[in-house]
Amino acid sequence: MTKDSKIPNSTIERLAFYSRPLEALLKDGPPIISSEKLAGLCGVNAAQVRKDLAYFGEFGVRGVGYEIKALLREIKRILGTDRKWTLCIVGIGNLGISLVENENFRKRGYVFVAAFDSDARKVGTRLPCGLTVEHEGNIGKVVKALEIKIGVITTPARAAQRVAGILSKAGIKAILNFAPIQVRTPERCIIENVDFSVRLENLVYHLERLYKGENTRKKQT
Amino acid sequence: MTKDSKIPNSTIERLAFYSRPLEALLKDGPPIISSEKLAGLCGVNAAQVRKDLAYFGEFGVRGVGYEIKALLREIKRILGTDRKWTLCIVGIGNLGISLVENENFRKRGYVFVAAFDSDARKVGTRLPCGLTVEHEGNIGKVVKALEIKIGVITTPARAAQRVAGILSKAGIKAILNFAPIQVRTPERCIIENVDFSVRLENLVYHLERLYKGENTRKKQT
DNA sequence: AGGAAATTGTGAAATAATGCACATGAATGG
DNA sequence: CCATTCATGTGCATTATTTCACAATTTCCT
Ligand SMILES: NC(=O)c1ccc[n+]([C@@H]2O[C@H](COP(=O)([O-])OP(=O)(O)OC[C@H]3O[C@@H](n4cnc5c(N)ncnc54)[C@H](O)[C@@H]3O)[C@@H](O)[C@H]2O)c1
Ligand SMILES: NC(=O)c1ccc[n+]([C@@H]2O[C@H](COP(=O)([O-])OP(=O)(O)OC[C@H]3O[C@@H](n4cnc5c(N)ncnc54)[C@H](O)[C@@H]3O)[C@@H](O)[C@H]2O)c1
Repeated sequence: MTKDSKIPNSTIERLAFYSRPLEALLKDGPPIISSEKLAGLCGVNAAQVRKDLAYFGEFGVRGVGYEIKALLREIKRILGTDRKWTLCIVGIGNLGISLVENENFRKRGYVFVAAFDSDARKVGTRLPCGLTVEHEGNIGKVVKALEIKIGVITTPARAAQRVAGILSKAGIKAILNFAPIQVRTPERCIIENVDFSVRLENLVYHLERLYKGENTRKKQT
Repeated sequence: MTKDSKIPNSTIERLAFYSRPLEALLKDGPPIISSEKLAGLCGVNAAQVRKDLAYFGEFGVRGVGYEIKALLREIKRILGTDRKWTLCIVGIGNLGISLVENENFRKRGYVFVAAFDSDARKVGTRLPCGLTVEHEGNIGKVVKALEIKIGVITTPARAAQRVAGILSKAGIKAILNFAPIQVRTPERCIIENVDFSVRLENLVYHLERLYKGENTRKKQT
């Protein structure tokens, strides 16, 4: 294959997924893994693993398996996580703080280089990670100056749509939105909405059915 | 229809999704909405909306549309969000705090009634929301006493799997896990893993393709 | 060297989800 | 009271995704 003949979105999701156990194995595991084993670790079908990878090239050796180190490198290259990405965040509340202070992002190459808030009391404060909170009005200037391409929104829902517009206008090309509202941007900009409540509602739905014995078993996310 | 002849999981996701704009309209909007309008607000196909709803009954009136108030009530009933759910949370770090303090959950009927941590310095402290942090060793006792069915994990990755086991053993039936690891439980227990990095990786993949003009346009999440 | 065992890559089949298009029923207005 | 308009519910075609199953390679063992 190797040609990107319509790669399913779910394949991309799974690639990120596969990389987790692979990273763990890199430290203290065998140097090679089979699609069967990897599939087992991720709770998916082995053919699925092979097909997902085959969209992008032939990374395995027949009769042998996949070399973990090389495979991980390829996956990172495909996903674009082999390089550093700079992010900005708007809305420095509880969730915002927890995101900028989170170690995992930095480890994966996602570095917050600017933080904005509209609250005068927060503007100017220095966060533990070293960033200083700037006023929301400076988004345009800072984003352009630092050439930031990804923005994270952690403002209340009512502000999210407006903030998305500002980010988009400032040149941001991708937005990760945590406010519980479906934001849209006019210009070409990729949006990913993350809504924890939706995840909980999903859980609750299946939980109710669990007791009634209806088979609504869902695949793990 | 009305019979649950294999309801797609994505239908459930979308139901939660539909409820957002509906709630907003409930306050200051018309009393009736068409599938066309609702679909527009959610960025999906109108037939999809109708089909999703039709799995559970006939909630609309031909030639008219759906009565918003009634529709919302039905969706909530379906999802199981028409009643209160009690949750417990394990791992009171930055993310844990932000979750228990979050207003939205409470508004939607998800109430945290117990918080656990293994750090002696945190145990005993009283959180702004009123909860007192208890020691992780008490999970079994407390969960059983309060008959909690849903657990949230916000511990570091290395502790997540063990915590999931403890929760499951304590009688927890559904787990929302934020640690960046795929947790599994032996007993019948529904797990939903939420990994922000996966969302970011997704975004980055599409972002890279965006410039190259390859059409990897993804539907908004 | 040659056969057995392992495991990939992939076409084809099976399964699942989406979207079209229209019959059907409700409301409106003359 | 009939015609027109509107919008639902749904059978069916279409499109997308997953899984099966097997030929193709590689390794290992004798
Ligand atoms: N905290 C959670 O666990 C959680 C969970 C799910 C969703 N969310 C959502 O994430 C968002 C943030 O949650 P939070 O708990 O951090 O809320 P928060 O109230 O603690 O923080 C929101 C911050 O945004 C700032 N802000 C408001 N309007 C702004 C604007 N126009 N420009 C810039 N900054 C602005 C506020 O000053 C505040 O600092 C909310 O929409 C919330 O619903 C949070
Ligand atoms: N903070 C974020 O924005 C964010 C984003 C994505 C993922 N996550 C993940 O969520 C988890 C928590 O993130 P955080 O930023 O709050 O981390 P944190 O280090 O601030 O908090 C972790 C808490 O868990 C407690 N803990 C450790 N082991 C425990 C155990 N066995 N039982 C009970 N409690 C235990 C610690 O004492 C600490 O209070 C991590 O796995 C992190 O990777 C966080």
